[in-house]
Amino acid sequence: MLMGEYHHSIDDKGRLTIPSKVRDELGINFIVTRGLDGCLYIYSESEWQNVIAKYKELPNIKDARNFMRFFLSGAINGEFDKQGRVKLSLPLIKYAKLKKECVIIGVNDHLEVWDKESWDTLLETNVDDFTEIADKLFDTRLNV
Amino acid sequence: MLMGEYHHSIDDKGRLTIPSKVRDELGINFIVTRGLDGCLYIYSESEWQNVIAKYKELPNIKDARNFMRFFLSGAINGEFDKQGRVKLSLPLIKYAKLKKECVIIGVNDHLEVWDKESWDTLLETNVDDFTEIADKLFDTRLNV
DNA sequence: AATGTTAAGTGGTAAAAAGTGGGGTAAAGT
DNA sequence: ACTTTACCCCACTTTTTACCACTTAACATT
Repeated sequence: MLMGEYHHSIDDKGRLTIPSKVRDELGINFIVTRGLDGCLYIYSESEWQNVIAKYKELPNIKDARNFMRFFLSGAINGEFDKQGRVKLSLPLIKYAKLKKECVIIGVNDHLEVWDKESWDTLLETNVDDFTEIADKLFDTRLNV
Repeated sequence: MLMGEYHHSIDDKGRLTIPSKVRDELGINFIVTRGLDGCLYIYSESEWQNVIAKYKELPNIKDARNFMRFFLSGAINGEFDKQGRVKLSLPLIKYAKLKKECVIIGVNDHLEVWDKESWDTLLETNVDDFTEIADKLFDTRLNV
């Protein structure tokens, strides 16, 4: 179960250190891809299979085609170097607007990589609303 | 599983380098043809068989006939030269509006070749909508 | 609490591979 | 026979990747 918040920096070559505490859960090979809301997703191979299975069920309409393009074109096969780093591709760095300071968070079945600024902004702008959001999500009376 | 985004240039002779990482998945002989939304599709021979099988199930109506014409008239048998490049035909280059900078993306069972400008436009015009699209595609509560 | 030890994170350098362009030769068509 | 097109090979350039070394942080033991 992936969780926690870690702060690491990405260097000029696009290398990002994955926190040592979560490396084992990812395995030797893992997948990095564009995520929703401006972050990157990192999946272990087995979790990735689940995601792909969902994608394959999508109908062949333009929205779905573009969605697949968006997700799969960004996907790379990640590997650790001897220091526990991944090399991120330029499109991924650009998409997530990664500068130097990154925040890596564990979210149940995947990791997310955020630019520090984006992450701070997200927290600030949402923290007050979480109570309300939770109400909406869990109140079954709204799902009529 | 084909994925990733690669940037390569097409030269005056119509030669396009296929990324070394995906060459093995294509095999020695592969098929290049017109794709949907203004790009080119590249299939390995085995995946091509699947595509053809699907086409054969289409009813014999005018739309389907034109669709077949569109796809099959552009199809060429691709081969690698020693440097890992394919020679694209003029009709294909023209259809995809390929200038110099190309983007090659892996989308599950096939590759797509985009002119860089077209690809950038596609990403820019859609990136903000993917969250919404994802909600639509996956959230069953909205599909009532 | 302080010091020594180990692990984790960061940055740089060198060797290898991949990509690009140009030139020469053969083949085909006019 | 000459022009044009395609094809193959070679060499240069750029990018990638693996390796090494230093710095910082964490931990444990005394």
